[in-house]
Amino acid sequence: MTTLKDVARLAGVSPKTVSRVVNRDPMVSDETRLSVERYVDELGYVPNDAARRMRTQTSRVVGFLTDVIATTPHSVDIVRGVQDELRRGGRTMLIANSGGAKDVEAEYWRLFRAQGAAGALYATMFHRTVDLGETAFNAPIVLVNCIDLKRGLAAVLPDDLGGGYTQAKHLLQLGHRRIGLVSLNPILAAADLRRKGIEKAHAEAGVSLDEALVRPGMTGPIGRERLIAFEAARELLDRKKRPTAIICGHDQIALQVMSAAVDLGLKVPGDLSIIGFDDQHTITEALRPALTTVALPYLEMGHKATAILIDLIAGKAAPGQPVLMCCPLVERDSCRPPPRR
Amino acid sequence: MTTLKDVARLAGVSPKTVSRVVNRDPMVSDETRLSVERYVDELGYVPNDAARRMRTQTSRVVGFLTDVIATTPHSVDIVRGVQDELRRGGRTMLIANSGGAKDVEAEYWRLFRAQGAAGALYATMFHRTVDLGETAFNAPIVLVNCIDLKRGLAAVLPDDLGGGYTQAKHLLQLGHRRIGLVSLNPILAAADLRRKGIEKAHAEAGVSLDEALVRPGMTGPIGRERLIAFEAARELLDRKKRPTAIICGHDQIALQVMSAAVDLGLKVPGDLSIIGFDDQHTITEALRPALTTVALPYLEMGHKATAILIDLIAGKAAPGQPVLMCCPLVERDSCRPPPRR
DNA sequence: GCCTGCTATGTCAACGTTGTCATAGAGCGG
DNA sequence: CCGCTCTATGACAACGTTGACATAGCAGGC
Repeated sequence: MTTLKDVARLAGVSPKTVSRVVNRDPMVSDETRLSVERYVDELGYVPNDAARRMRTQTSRVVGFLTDVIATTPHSVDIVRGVQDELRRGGRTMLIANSGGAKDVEAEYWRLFRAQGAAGALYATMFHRTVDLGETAFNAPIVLVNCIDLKRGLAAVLPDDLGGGYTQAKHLLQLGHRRIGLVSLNPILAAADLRRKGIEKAHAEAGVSLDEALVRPGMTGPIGRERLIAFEAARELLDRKKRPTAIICGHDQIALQVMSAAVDLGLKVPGDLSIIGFDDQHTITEALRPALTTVALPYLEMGHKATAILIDLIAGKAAPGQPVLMCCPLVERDSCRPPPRR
Repeated sequence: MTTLKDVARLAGVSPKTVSRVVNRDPMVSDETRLSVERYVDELGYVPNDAARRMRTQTSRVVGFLTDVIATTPHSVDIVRGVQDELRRGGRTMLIANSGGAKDVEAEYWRLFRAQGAAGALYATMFHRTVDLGETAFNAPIVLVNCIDLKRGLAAVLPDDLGGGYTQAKHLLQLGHRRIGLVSLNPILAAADLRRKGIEKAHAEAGVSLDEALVRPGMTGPIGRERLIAFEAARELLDRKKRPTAIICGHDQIALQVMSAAVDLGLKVPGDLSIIGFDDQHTITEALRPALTTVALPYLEMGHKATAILIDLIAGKAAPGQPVLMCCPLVERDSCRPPPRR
């Protein structure tokens, strides 16, 4: 491996001077700088970060721990957002995924610490509360998509209440008055929040949400949930007074609802409007009609969380209130005013 | 930060002895070991990996560089596979994603080197050929989902030819004789290979693939491709002698083909069988009827590639021929024997 | 010509760990 | 009881880098 010394020997200067050049210390004459830079290139010298870290007691690496990356694939956008932001500061990310197991998590916290990570992000694949407990990790932590009630850690969350509000408001503005809801798994924190948002929009429009038109679209414990949106939608659409629009807990549920509608000979959006949640492009853009939905701002959440983490590391801020990120409406082709009778 | 010295002082032994305990050197008396272990726990001592790395000139970190994680979200399974395998060896992964830009890539190769990565994986999100050129990286590299024609690097690839064969064979065995194909973007290496597999299966069954029933389901340069499978499927299904089954380039295409079929009043699988590729669960399991497909073995590819990388790092093997991973049939509900006339 | 202040460079030690070698004591055969 | 082997432990240096401090040379003001 090429070291500072090798470069120094060739350039006929001390290692410290090479160090100065590499670290852009202005206190170097142009002549020396140019000579050193030439040899750095020639030898392909790359500073040894382990040595740097030992000497300076700082690190440009950040840990990223998740529970289950795989379950909602488009949540990789969180990862992308984090990366974008880290790259600006010349940082990198150690990534680990625990599968949700506490002991694996503990192992990774140790590992992050051993690697001297300057901070860490902890992301869950569903919006939920977590209890990190006491971790072996000693640097700042920012939560993404989850919230810790005990330790008061910094957190970045989607504004699910606002998202539900947006879904309902869009349909109400189009003129729908009998709106069904095939919701998320009730055990998810998001399910409740969105419901509140949907009710708020109804209240504002002076319409009441009919409890008979509400069904869960999935059930079961996390990791082993089952989609039952197809059956739920059938029930809603088989009613005498069927809804003219259905709000869905996410895009997969919307997919099933659309299948159920088509199966019953209904046209979307002619006979039935459907609005999803998440904006999973593989579904929303491929589906015909393309799915109107509300986007989970995962990319932005990744950005934001990382920006906060960097501030915490720099000591420029203290953990504050959880940050809510807006979930914007994405209009495509699956919603339209209700059919006239 | 707690160091070896702190533990040593408390336990009344030399730092070296603590090091022996931590590294499970058998040459320590039980008495000493127990005492030291107690203090390790008490102080929450975690060895400093940077120091270790400097002293031993080895590293337990591996780099993972990708082009665009986000485009095909379920390819995160590669990441999961890599992680599973790394964890057994107590290793971690530095992850980076270049967006396909050569200069960003070069930057990350440097960074991996600075971090002393013992090896690296380079994964692309579509099966294709790449030209890494000369990288600043000096340790073993294994390619995942791509192949380098110049440097002869180790590579792990999906067996696309076999996958195409499997798709066609399944339909042929069900009795279909007029099979349509709405294929992948023709610029992808996989498109060609699968086509060959499909033709092979036809030849074996003594059936000829009707060129008039073949359409691309997407076009455009990578990153800005457009899905045109809906229109392609319409054309095929509008023909006098329409196909009784359609092979799709991937599950999103299958989704559009299914929409097109339903739009024309055809029942799936009663009137038309559809088979996908990839096994993107968000689509295949949510769709009604659930989609029969051929799976891209991303998880297994991640495992395999990492196993190879670890062998290369250990010097136990040299880069050999690219490894092809089998793409298995996943039977669900979208295929059935053709309707009798 | 001496002191001051500035720039450019060098010397040295230390970060935390572990490989190498030294050493102290125990056990044992002759 | 001497010399040998074996076990358990310690002393020391080194890995590559950089912070603290030293120094050499030069310009400028008195």
